[in-house]
Amino acid sequence: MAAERKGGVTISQVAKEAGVARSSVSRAYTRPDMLSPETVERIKAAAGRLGYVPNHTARALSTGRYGNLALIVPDVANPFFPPMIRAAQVEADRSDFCVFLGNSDEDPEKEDQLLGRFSGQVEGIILASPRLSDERIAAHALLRPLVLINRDVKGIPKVLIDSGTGIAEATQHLADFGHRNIVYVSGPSTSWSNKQRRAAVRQASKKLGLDLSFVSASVPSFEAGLQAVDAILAKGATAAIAFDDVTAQGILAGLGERGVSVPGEFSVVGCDDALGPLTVPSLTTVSSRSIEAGKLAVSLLLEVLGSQAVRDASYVLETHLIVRSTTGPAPERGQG
Amino acid sequence: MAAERKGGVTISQVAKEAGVARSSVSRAYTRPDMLSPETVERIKAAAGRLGYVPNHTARALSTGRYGNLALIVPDVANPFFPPMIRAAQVEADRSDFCVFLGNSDEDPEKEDQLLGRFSGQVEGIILASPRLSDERIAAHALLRPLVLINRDVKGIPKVLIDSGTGIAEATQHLADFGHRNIVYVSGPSTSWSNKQRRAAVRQASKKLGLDLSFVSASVPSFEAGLQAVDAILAKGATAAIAFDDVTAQGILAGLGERGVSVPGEFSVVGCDDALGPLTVPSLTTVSSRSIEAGKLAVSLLLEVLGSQAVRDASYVLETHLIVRSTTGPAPERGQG
DNA sequence: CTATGCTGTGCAACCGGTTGCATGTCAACC
DNA sequence: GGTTGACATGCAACCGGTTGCACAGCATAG
Repeated sequence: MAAERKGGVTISQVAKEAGVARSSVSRAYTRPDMLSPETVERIKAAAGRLGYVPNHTARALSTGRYGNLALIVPDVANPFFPPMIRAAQVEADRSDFCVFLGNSDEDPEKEDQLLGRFSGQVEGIILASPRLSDERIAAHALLRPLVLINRDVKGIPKVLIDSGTGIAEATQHLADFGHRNIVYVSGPSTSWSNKQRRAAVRQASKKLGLDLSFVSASVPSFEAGLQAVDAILAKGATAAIAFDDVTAQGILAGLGERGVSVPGEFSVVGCDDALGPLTVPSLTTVSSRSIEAGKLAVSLLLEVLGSQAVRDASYVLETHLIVRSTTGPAPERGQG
Repeated sequence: MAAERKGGVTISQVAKEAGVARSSVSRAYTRPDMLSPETVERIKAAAGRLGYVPNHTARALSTGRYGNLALIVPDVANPFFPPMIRAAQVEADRSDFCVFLGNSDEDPEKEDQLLGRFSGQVEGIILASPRLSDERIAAHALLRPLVLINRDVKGIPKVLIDSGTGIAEATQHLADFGHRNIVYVSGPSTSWSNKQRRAAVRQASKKLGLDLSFVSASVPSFEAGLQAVDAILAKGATAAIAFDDVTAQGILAGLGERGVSVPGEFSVVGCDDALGPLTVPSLTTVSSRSIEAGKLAVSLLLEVLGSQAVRDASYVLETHLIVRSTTGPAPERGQG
């Protein structure tokens, strides 16, 4: 039991112990079919005696196969991401990959930094809802296999959650309830999802003849939603569709503070189904499919790594409205 | 702009471009003081021109300093952890460390596996709320610097969130409201936090002369809380303290289904303040300080790495009751 | 004018594996 | 019985950096 050596046992030590060359020790692990069974046996025995464990890092250096991948998200604590992270994690695990997690704090520069720091030790990177410019993303994609989630850059494999379908359903839902004047509370201007949702609500409103205004909550957070309430009410709307559930919760809290009842006097729709039915009243929202997105992104990345051919693959996940308890008939009041 | 090279730019290419030796390029980054300012300048310029980024893995191999650490949690998607993960992430970032994230799925064996997989490429590991046995933890701690969060194993540095103080306050709070019969809905049996909370509620109940019973929700989840409701009501209690906020939300939902009003007929206290004031009615809970714990664990780990001396350091973070809207006076009814 | 001491840079070994190629051995084949 | 080829193993270069040591150039001291 010589495992007490500080720095770990190396193949050289095992080679000496077993009376073979270093290369044979290496092969005993990577290509045992190349060696005679007895030699393999002898080497493994020696390795066991010394407590040898192959060095992941050294192996990575010479093979270029790191067995690692990185996942970069804007905000780990935003409830939209944890289920996605978890799914990615689990999927990577199934192929013996380790996952680096990066948190960009919604900051493009930090995202760029993280990309650089990771790129030396991973085989591929998944960028979720990046805030970075298309050019920078394309530049990084040249260096390493890259898969995007919720961002559409030409030539780069991606998984898109199409919240447009769900948002359209939500708009229809509000129209059915008799709402004529609604507000979209938008998220980060650099967010692909935000652009998509904004476009979807605009298009649906136009088609349905609704009166639509915009209020901006540049960072999606509870506070931002809270602070948007005055602006929302000033528009004279009777319903709001929020960029995401966290913002929606902030709006609900703000409405509560001002004594506006939901859904009696005002209806609210979130997006991403990040909180599930946890809240009371439970939030009407658009499904997110973030779990599938995380899982899919990893398997897509691994596929790209397997076949050199970097196919420009796109997966699109459609979403739907989940009706819960924060939407109801428009209040009776004169409306022009 | 020669960055189109596939495999990344190496120190040799930069050396040639700048007309110096490889070692000088290396030193330009690691010990610029050893070189003349002009040489450093020239090298950095060449590096910039080529788009050179130092290879983390190669560096790690020759220095033994990996610049990575691993954080293993039982469930990324449990809202208690994301803020902690984020804080750890940010703190590690400040020292140029990359973070591996592991998700054990509440499974001790998976935890063991992850520990093994990471250990070859990180300098240290943080284990949050581990489900692993003391022996295995101690064994891993011999191989790599290890810091624990919410687990107390002798001789290993740790950060403990003492929810006992907050739980005691919660019990007192319920007693003040006239509750005489309460339930503690417990979490995973292998969880240190659960043991601690259980002990705290028991001790406080005894001191206050309350009637206490236990209901078990072995995995902390919304569903587990939901399913615990019948058992809770069967005990004839008028208030429950749940292992965590997610479980508490499940209990609230279950009570709602059964037409039991909160806090009118029943009071509920959560633990961890994982949801903040987001919910309606907002949950009375115990503060968690998970952000500080994450940050502290990383700085503690880095400190251990810095000084070889593996001090048996313990940080204890006290918690307090946060009174919101799910607790109120005990309902008027005969009680013995 | 030589001895002494810096300073700035290059050489080459090393970290711990992997892998293409060469070599040696032995059995099968013509 | 000599040639052929398959098989098992070793040699040495390589992955991309780091670092101890040698050495050249120059200024200062004696």
